[in-house]
Amino acid sequence: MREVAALAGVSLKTVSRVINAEPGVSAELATRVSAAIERLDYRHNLQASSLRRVDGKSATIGVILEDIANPFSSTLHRAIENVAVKRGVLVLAGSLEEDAARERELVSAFASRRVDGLVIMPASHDHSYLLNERKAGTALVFVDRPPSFLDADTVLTDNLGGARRGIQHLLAHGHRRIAYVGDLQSIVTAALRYQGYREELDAHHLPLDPDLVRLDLRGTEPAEAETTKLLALRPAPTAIFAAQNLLTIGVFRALRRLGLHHKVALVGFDDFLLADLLDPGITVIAQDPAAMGTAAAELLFSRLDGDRSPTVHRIIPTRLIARGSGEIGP
Amino acid sequence: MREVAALAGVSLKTVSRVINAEPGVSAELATRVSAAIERLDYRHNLQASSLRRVDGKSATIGVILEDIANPFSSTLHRAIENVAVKRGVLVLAGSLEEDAARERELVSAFASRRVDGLVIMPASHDHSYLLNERKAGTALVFVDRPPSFLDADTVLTDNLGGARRGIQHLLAHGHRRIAYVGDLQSIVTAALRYQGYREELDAHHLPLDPDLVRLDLRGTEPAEAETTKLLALRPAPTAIFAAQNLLTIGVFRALRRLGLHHKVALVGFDDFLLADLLDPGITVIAQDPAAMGTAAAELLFSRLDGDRSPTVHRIIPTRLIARGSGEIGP
DNA sequence: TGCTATTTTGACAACGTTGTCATCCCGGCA
DNA sequence: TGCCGGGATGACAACGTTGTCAAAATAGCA
Repeated sequence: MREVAALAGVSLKTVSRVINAEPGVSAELATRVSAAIERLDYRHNLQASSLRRVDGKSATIGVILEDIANPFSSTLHRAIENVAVKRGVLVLAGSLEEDAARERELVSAFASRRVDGLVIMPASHDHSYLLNERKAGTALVFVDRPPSFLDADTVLTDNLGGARRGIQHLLAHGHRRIAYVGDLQSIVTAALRYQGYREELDAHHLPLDPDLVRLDLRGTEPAEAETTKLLALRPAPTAIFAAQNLLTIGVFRALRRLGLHHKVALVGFDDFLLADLLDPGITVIAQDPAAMGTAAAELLFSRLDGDRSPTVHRIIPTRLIARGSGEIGP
Repeated sequence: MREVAALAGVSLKTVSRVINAEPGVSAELATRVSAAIERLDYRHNLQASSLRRVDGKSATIGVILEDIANPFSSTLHRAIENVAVKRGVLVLAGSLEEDAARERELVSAFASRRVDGLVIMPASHDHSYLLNERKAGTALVFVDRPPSFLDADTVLTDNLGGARRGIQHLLAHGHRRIAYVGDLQSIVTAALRYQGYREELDAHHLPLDPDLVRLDLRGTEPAEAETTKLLALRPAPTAIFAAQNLLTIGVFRALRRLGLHHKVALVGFDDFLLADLLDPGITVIAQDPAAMGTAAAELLFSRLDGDRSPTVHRIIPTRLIARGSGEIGP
């Protein structure tokens, strides 16, 4: 910057004014400075700038996700990026892999870099440690899962309602023995989906058969194995509700292997690519990660713009997409 | 930091020494400082730190990808993150969407934030503008696509060899009329794959039938439409090589709609989730985005560690995964 | 013309940290 | 006892920028 000022024959401050488009610089000097910037290929140092600035904004936000490579997370990430781009804000991202310690590390690493805000899909179960960040002026928005011991803006999927909708769909097609294949109950969203299952059965005065419930499964393989066992029961379930992406795929694999994919109904929670190309197409309760990301980013930026209203809790609705597997009768 | 120093009753410099684990601080003072840091919940300001430091490292790298939500890009992104995490380096990411102007914007935004290095999957066709970044000490690695007018480290898929391998596979199964469905020829990788198709036909002394070649298609729908037209030809192709992910899906959709998915052979370039669950399973030439990301990140960090050897060009091999669709005879 | 009001410009300090160098203290040795 | 060496500690400047405020230039008006 010193070189630019020297070349343009002005003071440092005037260069700073031109860069930040502050008013009160004559047109002549402004063009001279711009030319010098161009000629020297000068790059503004945002770190030094935000160090001195009174608001200390770094024009950078942090995003903490379960796994940036998983489609749900990466779609969410992209939606956040889309909102951020419009404001010239850059996005730092990190993956958690259900590791609560990593969550704190990432928050700390982001805090060191003075991000303006954080979007968090949490893995830990105590977020009181974030109070200090907030006190330091960092905006916080939780997505997909709510915070614990901390009141903060959240954007969640309608897990309970979505699960109920799925079960209701199977009930409407005449099923009475509906198995439930679910993820780790320690994950709040998984617990809510299971609650939806129970509530919907209850609303129809149907008993809950513990034999038909398989919880705490992670990934396709356990789901495939448990499904095989479920289908060996007598009487066997006539329909299966898979409460997560990979579980749905595991269940489908088992059904196909047993030649039951046109006999046993299947509804999955969370859509996945190519679900429509399978035979039968898989009926799902689709979440909307893009809408969640957009909502989270907009919430975050409205806070950064100074919105001090009470915390907001947005629920993004789910959508039932019927593709065949959920419409098989008992 | 001033407060910490005051509370611990030491100078600023001593606090700095403790934070950076510099030698020559007595154990007693070190614990006193650590306690003060803990008590005040002090956060080190990396921006100020890297401003003053002689090497100016920000412990942050930038990654520029086609679209952080697309599985290829996000797997690559994740692999880079995995390497970066081990060094306490954070990753900024941005999406290009084939927009050359956006590429320059992102580079400039990253440069303002003084990233230590950049991994780029480029969209533009002139990278001489990056010379200045490199002069400023930013390490550069290109992935998936090579730079133009700039000599820099690259990590590429073996596009030409992979395509040849796919065509060879179809030839080995007796096919002679093999259609080619390809992406924008302005994308270097797409052009190389098409070259592989021609070379392999040529190696077998087979003529190239222009009617069987459909180029510059983007996404599933154009691929589906062109496939429909291809299959209406007389004589029709007995096999189709789809040179990209989404194109493969489009081709498969068309085959299924026409009831030809067990009659016409299909080999796709680039693997995709659930390709094995379709009927028939889709035979693909799989790229290895995780290996590419890892290689790119390791290359980048070795440069940051001071490796000044000549530029490296790594080619990541592809792998043919036979799943059924490519083994259908003519 | 002489004065004030307004705009343009620049000098300087400050942001939070680290590099440099000087000072202090202690033990060891002649 | 006096001196020296070496480790611990701190004072101060500097990194690249912007906020503050004063000075200079210009415009407006009687």
